[in-house]
Amino acid sequence: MKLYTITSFGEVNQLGGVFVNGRPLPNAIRLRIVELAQLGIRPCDISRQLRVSHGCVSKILARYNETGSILPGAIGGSKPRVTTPTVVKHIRTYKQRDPGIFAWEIRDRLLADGVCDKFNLPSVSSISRILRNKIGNLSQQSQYESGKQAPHPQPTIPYNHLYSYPTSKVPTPPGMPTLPGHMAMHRIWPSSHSVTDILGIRSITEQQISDSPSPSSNTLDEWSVINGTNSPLSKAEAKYTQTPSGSPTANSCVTAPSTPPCRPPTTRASPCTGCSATTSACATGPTWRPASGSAPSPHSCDVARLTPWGLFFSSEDA
DNA sequence: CTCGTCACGGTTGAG
DNA sequence: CTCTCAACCGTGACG
Repeated sequence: MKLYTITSFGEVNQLGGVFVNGRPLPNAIRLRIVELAQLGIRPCDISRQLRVSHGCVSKILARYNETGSILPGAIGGSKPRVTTPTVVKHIRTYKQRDPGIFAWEIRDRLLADGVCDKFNLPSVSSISRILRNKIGNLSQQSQYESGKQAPHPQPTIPYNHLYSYPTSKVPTPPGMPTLPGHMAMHRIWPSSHSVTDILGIRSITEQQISDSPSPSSNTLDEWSVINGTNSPLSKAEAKYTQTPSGSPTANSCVTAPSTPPCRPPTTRASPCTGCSATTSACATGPTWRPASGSAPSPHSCDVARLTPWGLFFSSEDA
């Protein structure tokens, strides 16, 4: 039963806070959550003060403790493909040389020959699929292959098993508290909103965080400021018409100022390597390092990427 | 009362 | 261009 109400531009939770279902909280709120926690304020009090559900506060703080980042994960998209033409070509070669080769043997050879590294090595099931779909005509080995593979101890390795990324609920596998970027963050490419949020919200956070947070401060105020304008936007407009507020500065930093309990490896690639220098800010957002070593999608660096925070001008003042 | 966890309904973006 | 799918989101409820 949904107890929150739906406004023209968002929804209001039980605490009176405004949110957009399915969308991350703005970085200003996320940052404040972390900062308040570091001031010793209990999560339950943070929840009430910022009008964010305690589950969300818990989640954000847990993520921050693990990754040192306040940024949300990347939403949407697909995993980078590992079955590149080169890989397929090598698989075909292996199959030609040894028609009876096991998929897992192919996998081992791809690794041994340096065709793939441990990050972009296709799973056994992927190799099987390639053999079946793309190289099936190579010989009449398909049936033989499938029958031969059956006894293999791990015939049904998930496609994604290479990505040490158990579930969406646990950003970091247990036992990997330091979150090695090359593994745990592998699937986590830069947030689609990170840059914009960083650039657009810094001034807000500087202004608001410095202020003593009033217990009665309305979360809507946050959203309003984040929106950067007082002119109500239609939902359709507001969604992606946030005005890029101000020029980014080199020291833009969404990460909370104090040292997190667990810093991510400093060797992690910048979320926007190769992009504008202004994006080299110290936002320790989730970083996806492409297995191929190629640069992340340009979209990841899209400074102009807009966020829907204009949505949070609720006509229904909470 | 507090907090970790999970189901849910939602959004997103690559393929 | 539209669709699919699997990632993510925050909320609310439960223990």
